[in-house]
Order: sequence, then structure tokens, then C-alpha cells
Amino acid sequence: MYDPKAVEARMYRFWETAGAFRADAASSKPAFSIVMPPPNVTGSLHLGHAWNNTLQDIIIRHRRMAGYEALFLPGTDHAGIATQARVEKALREETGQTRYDLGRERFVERVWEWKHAYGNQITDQVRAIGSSCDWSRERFTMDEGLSRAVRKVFVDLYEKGLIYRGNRIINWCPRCATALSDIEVEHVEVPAQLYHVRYPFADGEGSLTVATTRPETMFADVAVAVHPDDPRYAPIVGKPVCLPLTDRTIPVIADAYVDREYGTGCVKITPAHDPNDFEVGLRHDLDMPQCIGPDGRLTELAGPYAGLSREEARARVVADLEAQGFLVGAEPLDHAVGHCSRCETVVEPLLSLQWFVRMQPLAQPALEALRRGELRFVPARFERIFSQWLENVRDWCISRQLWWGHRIPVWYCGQCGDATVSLDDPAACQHCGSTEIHQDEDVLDTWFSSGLWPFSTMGWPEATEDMAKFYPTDVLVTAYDILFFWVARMVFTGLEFTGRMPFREVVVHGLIRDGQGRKMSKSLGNGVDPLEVIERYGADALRFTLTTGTSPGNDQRFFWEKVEGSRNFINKLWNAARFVLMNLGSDAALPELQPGTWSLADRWIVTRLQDVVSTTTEQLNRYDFGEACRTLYDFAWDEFCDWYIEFSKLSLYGTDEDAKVQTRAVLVYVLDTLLRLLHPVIPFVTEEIWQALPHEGEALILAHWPEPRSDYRFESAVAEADTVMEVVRAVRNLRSEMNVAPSKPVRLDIHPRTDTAHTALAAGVAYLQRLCNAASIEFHREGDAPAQSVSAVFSGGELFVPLAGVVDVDAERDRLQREAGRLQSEVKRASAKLANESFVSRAPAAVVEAERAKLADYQQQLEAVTQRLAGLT
RNA sequence: GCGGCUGUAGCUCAGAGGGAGAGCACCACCUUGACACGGUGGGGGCCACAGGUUCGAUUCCUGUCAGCCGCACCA
Repeated sequence: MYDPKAVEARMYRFWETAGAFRADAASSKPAFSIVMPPPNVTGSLHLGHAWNNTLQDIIIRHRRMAGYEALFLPGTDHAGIATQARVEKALREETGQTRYDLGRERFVERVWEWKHAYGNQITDQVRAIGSSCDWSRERFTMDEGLSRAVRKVFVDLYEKGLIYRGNRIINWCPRCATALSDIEVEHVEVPAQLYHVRYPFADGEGSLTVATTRPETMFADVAVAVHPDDPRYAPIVGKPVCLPLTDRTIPVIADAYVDREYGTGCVKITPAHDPNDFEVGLRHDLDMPQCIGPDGRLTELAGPYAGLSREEARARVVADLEAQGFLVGAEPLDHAVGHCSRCETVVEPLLSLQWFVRMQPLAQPALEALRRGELRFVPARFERIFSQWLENVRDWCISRQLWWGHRIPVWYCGQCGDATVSLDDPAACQHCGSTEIHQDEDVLDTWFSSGLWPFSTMGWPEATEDMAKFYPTDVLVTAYDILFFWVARMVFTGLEFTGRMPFREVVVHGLIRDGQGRKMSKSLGNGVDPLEVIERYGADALRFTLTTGTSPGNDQRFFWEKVEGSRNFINKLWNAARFVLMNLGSDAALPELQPGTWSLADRWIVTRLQDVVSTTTEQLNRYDFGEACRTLYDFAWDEFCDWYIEFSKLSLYGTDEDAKVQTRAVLVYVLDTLLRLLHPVIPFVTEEIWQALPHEGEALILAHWPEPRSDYRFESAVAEADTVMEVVRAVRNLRSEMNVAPSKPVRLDIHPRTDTAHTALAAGVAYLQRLCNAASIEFHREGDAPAQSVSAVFSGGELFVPLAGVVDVDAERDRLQREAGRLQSEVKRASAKLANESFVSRAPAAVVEAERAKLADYQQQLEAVTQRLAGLT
């Protein structure tokens, strides 16, 4: 039994020390590069990473073998919010302190300590998967070089006017206490109430009714808006209304933003707490007071409600409105509410001073490049999703109120108030020369730095050798969930700063789910740890499982049974290799191939191997990983193990020494080629076996990728072997149906109908003898069935197994009648098709011809069965 | 609302314009000299539904239904 644990760690070390993962920028070979989507430094590997890494590693190993200077560049991401939250949690648990207790400097030091302590964990896990990354080029988003790139990009964008600071409504997570970008907000449909609230006119003449889902924001209301063309409200525009629960009055204004059909046609305007209201506020030059603070609690503006949470405030406000007669009613309403994608807290739209990237000028060139076909998505449908997003992007809020990350390179002057934006830390204000400057407290969105990953990792902005050789990269492999977060950002920063698409192709895969199709998550506790899978079944089994389960762009579910199946396949391969090795004897030398002397089986398997080489290569080239795996699985198991190894025993256990040598040579050749083809998917076992086989070269990982050989094609051998196998199956079937033990030798009479079949079976008679356990085989071109026998038809004739005393005539008749029935329906189907005038005239000639041949064959088989039935007594 | 994905054997899923496939599960048999994580044989499906294109559709097109996912949202 194959034991992955005994192999994998040792093998990885062997490759690494042999320098197999290192890419040489000075190489004359064509470059092929991939940058790894950087996992969170302090995170741990999940199955999604394992999947993502496996696919990339397959591509890289394939390309490396195919003669490219292959670079798989690894690294990690500082993951601002996530990492900071983890360290804060640890701090709280250990000492009960908050980050404010430590202060910024000591806290950041603490995070670095954490990073040093746990940062290797994830990269060790990447190694455990078997990823053949160039660790000498490992990068971290907060490395000095990469931080320099971040500053450079910030400063350049600022100078181009593409970064600005502004007071805008942003998404604020009260729990994380930071601003978020639009895509970090998840809209979740939740049941709510639409409250109708009466706002009395200040003059006491009646009231109007507004509809709102957020009554707790009313303390920041500055107006009530109606549609300018709404006849119902035309007379009241400009009139002041009283804001209930307060002593304030606010005006009624007219704005076309209001939908007359919705609710009452009156909207309360709260510019500091709603993006639409904010726009209205700007148009009407309204005040923008805030009644909810960054902590998610009501501010002093809310008077007696100050200090309450948003939820408490809502309940109290509604109760008080009702008690005081302002609540007209409430209707249930389902609407989408933004939640923090990290912590699921309800996001507060908050008016806040933040830094933004102006997206229009960056998205435009990206869209044009996409239209010019400079970036290909696999599968293609993701291109539309991608460009739709780019077409609709809004400005990107990049400042985060965190301490862990790239600090914004902007210094404000205490004297003149101006900002200095600088690549290097300035000593004084650029504008007035004052030294009384202090740096912006905020850090940049993590994606701002990962958006530079394909070139910042290669040394940009320096013109490095790596940039020259390996940039742009060739393929990016990613799950679809970070297309906007990450891929889009790399695309536009790449175009803006390097003038190139950072990659030619994006291979998109899906998400891994649990057995019920649910996303794996900590809260559900349904996650599967890839290390546990590796521990139990080995990294190869995990890789094989994930790869076979890959269908372009689609999700897959995880089942332990699948891993078990993969483990079984790997074990099968291992045992096949043991068989080959066992039969090589002491001969360590690689026997020379002499195709001229090959047996039928040799010629058959070698020809099939050529098919598999070209099919697999094509499938890998088009990133059809699941299909490539299936091609190899089927060939290895069904053809090589089940048939060829069985065929080979004839020669190996025979007396013809020359044939034996060639069979060994073919076994080694086929296995060697198969190992090469399988190596990208299951690198560990294949290398382990390859090292044991006679081989040239240092390691399989560095061996060359096979190419199909046209001089190794023997088409007639394939046809002949097919006939032999068909007869073997027919006899096995007879034995099984007739309950004749496989161990009991039988006599076999074969009545070939054609010369082709006769020749094939005569050539393969020794295989038939062995695989059918036939005591003797006779061929008869004509003549009657032997007495007391059971029969079967095959496409080239009829066969008989005399079973004196065993034949149950009734059972045999049943069996033959079932067979006749099957053949009749085939004949019916084929003749109906051929009777169709338009089929014969319009279908391709080859298709029609094939149909005719099939019909003839079935008719003959049917005739044979019918005769046989008639002869049964 | 706009866009997308999925619907095929009991389960998980491939597939492709010309006779329905795999793995697992199931049934029967087999300690055959690589492998019981194995071998041999077998059962099991109106390929969601309705139209259309085609000589021919499970495959392409259009709808319907069901499940899922993005994006955008009017309080």
C-alpha cells in the first residue's frame, strides 16, 4: 500500500534543494509566470486555497516540463482588518487590553510579532499541498519594496488628480470601526417595517406623512422632500414642518429624486445617513448633521435618545411616536440592508472625510483593453460579468481607520493646513515649510496593495530583471468571488502604471462547498481542513480530488468519499508500478524500444498512449483540468492496468526472452509517459515511482513533457485488440451468466464471420486463452454449433462454449431471447434511420456509411442468434 | 428590476449536433502469482417541462418551472 506520509515531505525537500522551483530571469527559455493570489499571512489554509493552488501548480509544472522558464511566485497579504482583528482579540484575551491601551506604535509592533510567529504557518501549508513555488521570491504586501510601490502609486495617482479626499457618504462598520468600500458590503434581504410618520405643519394647519424604514435617523432630518411635479404637494413646498420628538422645524423642499408612487410621496431627508439624501442635501445646500456616531450609537443631537444603539433607538422612537400620535401606521417590507462582509454587522451609511480613487478614468482604459481582446477569461462568460462591473464602478474609498496597513502618505500642516503628499517622509510642509506636520492617521485598503501584486512583487517601480523577463504574467488563477476585489484592481493599476495587462488570461474557478452545497464557514462549523485531508489521504489524493471535481467556473462539493476514490487511484498506480518494477528484475538499464518486434498488445497500448498524450496536452492547454484528469484516470486504470498489464503477463511469464525484454521496455515506456502526464496533478507519487524506475535525468519534475509520436501509431493493432477484448468480455459474460467459475477451464469454438475478425483473433489467440481461461480454442469459418454449448455473438462473428451437462436449455433460451431482443431494437433503430430519405441524402456520407455498417453487423448478429434459438431443443 | 449559473442513474457530477457516461452506493461471483484502497459480470435514466431550428436535439435557440449566485436598488 502506498504511504504518502513517507514520501511527501521528503520529496518536497528534494525538489526544493534541487532548485527545481527556482526560476532564472537570465534563462534563454521562454518565460511562463504566475503570481499566487496571496493568502492572509496570519490565516490558515482552507480548501479554496488548496484548490486554487493545485490548479496553478498544475499549470506551472506542465509548463516547466514543456520547456518554459516557469515562475510560480508565492507570497502573503497583510489583510488589514482581519489581521488587526485577530491580534486585538488575542490581546483582549491575554491581557484584557485594547489597542488603544497599547498605543499605535506598540500595537503595530505586536502585529509584526504575530506575523513573524504565524506567518510561516500558511506558507508551510502551501508547501504541504505541493505547490512548486519559487520561495526565493516570496513576497509580503508590507515588504519594503512593495510598500514603496504602494506609495509610488498613491503619490502618482494623487498628482494625476485620480486620488482625492472628500466628505462623502461611506459604508461604515461600527464594529470594525472603519470605512469600507462598496464591495465589502453585502446586501442581505431582511424583513423590516415601513413606518408612516406624521410631520405636522409648523403653522398648525394639518400635517404630511413620510414613509421611512429608519425612524431613528429622524433627528438628523433637515427637510422633507416631495416631487416638484406632484400636484398633491405643490402648495406646501417651502412650508416648515415640525420634526416630532424634537423642537425643530424643517422645510418641505421639491426634488425630482422623489418617487411619487412610493409610500406617501414624501421623503424625509437625512443627508448624513443616506447616500441619496446626501445628494439631495448637496443640491439644496442643506445642513448635514449627524445623529448616529461612528460607534453606532445616537449622538447628542438625538437628545434623550443619545447613547442608545441604533436598534434600541429605533424601538424607542417608534414607541414614542406612537404614544404621541405621530405614528400613522407601519407596513411590513423586505429590503436589502448592507452588512459588513467581514463581521456581518449592519453597515451604517455615514458622512465622513475619506480618501477616494476616481474610478472613471481608470476603468475606461481597462474596458477598452478588454474590448481589444487583451485579456481572455476562462470560461469566457466571466468577461461580461467583469466588464459590467467596470462600467458601473463608483469611486473607491481607500482609507481605513486601522493601524495595520500601509499608512496614507499624506502629511497635514498645522500652520497652513495644506497637505503634503510624498514618496519619502517629508521633514517639512511643502507649502509653507513648517515642520509642524503630522501624517494622516489612516491606512490604505488592503486591496490597494494587492492590486499591485503582479508587478510590485517583481520589483516595480525598479526596472528589474524579473520585470523584464516575467512581467506581464501569463495566467491568473482565481475563484470568481474576488474578481472585483482583486482582478479588476490589478487590471487597471497594471494598465495605468505598466502600460500592460498584468496577465493574458484569467482562469476562473468556483467555490468549494460542503456536502449539502453550503459555503464552508466558521460559524456553520462545516469547514474541512485541507491539512486533515492531507494527513489522512495525502496531498496527491487531495489534489486529484479537487482537480477531477473542476468544471470550468463552477463550484464543487467536498466529500470524503471522493478523496477516498482518489487515494484508491493513486494506490492503483503505485501497485501497477510495483508490478512493472518487480518484472524488471535486476536489470537497472532502460531496455531499448524495438517497435518492429512488438506484440499486438504492445502496439495497441503504445498507440493508445499517443492518443492520451495529445488529448491530455490539449485539455491542459485549454485549462480543462477535470477532463484531463479523467482522460488519465481512464487510461491508467481501464487500459493500462486492466488490460495491458494482464496482456503483458503472457509474455512476462512465457519463454520468449526477446518478447519479454520488449514487454518490459513497453511497460516502462508507457508507465514513464503516464507518470509525466500525471505529474502536474499528483506530483508526489509520480516522482516517487519515477525515481525507482530506470530513468534519465535528475527528477520527473524537470523531465520533458511527452509529445505524441506518429511513428508509434499502429491503427490496425487497435482494431485487432478491440476484437480480442470484445471476445474476452463475451466469454466472461457467458461464464458469469452460466455460473461457470472463472477457475474452470473451458473449450472455446470461435466462428469468425470475416477475415478481419479471423486474423485479429488468431493473432490474439494466446491472450484469449489466458484471459478466458480457455483449455483450447478452435476456429471454424463454417459449420454447426458444437453440441451442448452456449453461444454469444460479437461484432465479427459467433462463439461457442461447449458445456456438456451444464447447459440448462431453458436458461439458455431466455438468455438468447434477451440478446435477440436487444439486437432487434438495434436493427430497428438503424434501419429506421436509413429508411429516412433526408437522412441518407443530407447527413454526411461518413455518418450514413457508418450507420449502414452497423446495420449490417447487427443484422448478421441477429441472424446468428435466431438460428441458434431455432437449433435449441 | 438587470445579468448569470444549475437542473442527466439512489447520491455526487462529467459530457457532447449522430446509438446515454464515470465515481460512490446496490446485486452476484472471485483469497487468479501488482493491487480486496482489488478483479469479473450485472441492475438502474421519457438527460426538469413546452415549443422552435435541423435529415437528426439530452446537446443549439426561445419560453416555463425549480434551486442557487452576482449587480443595482425607492425612503
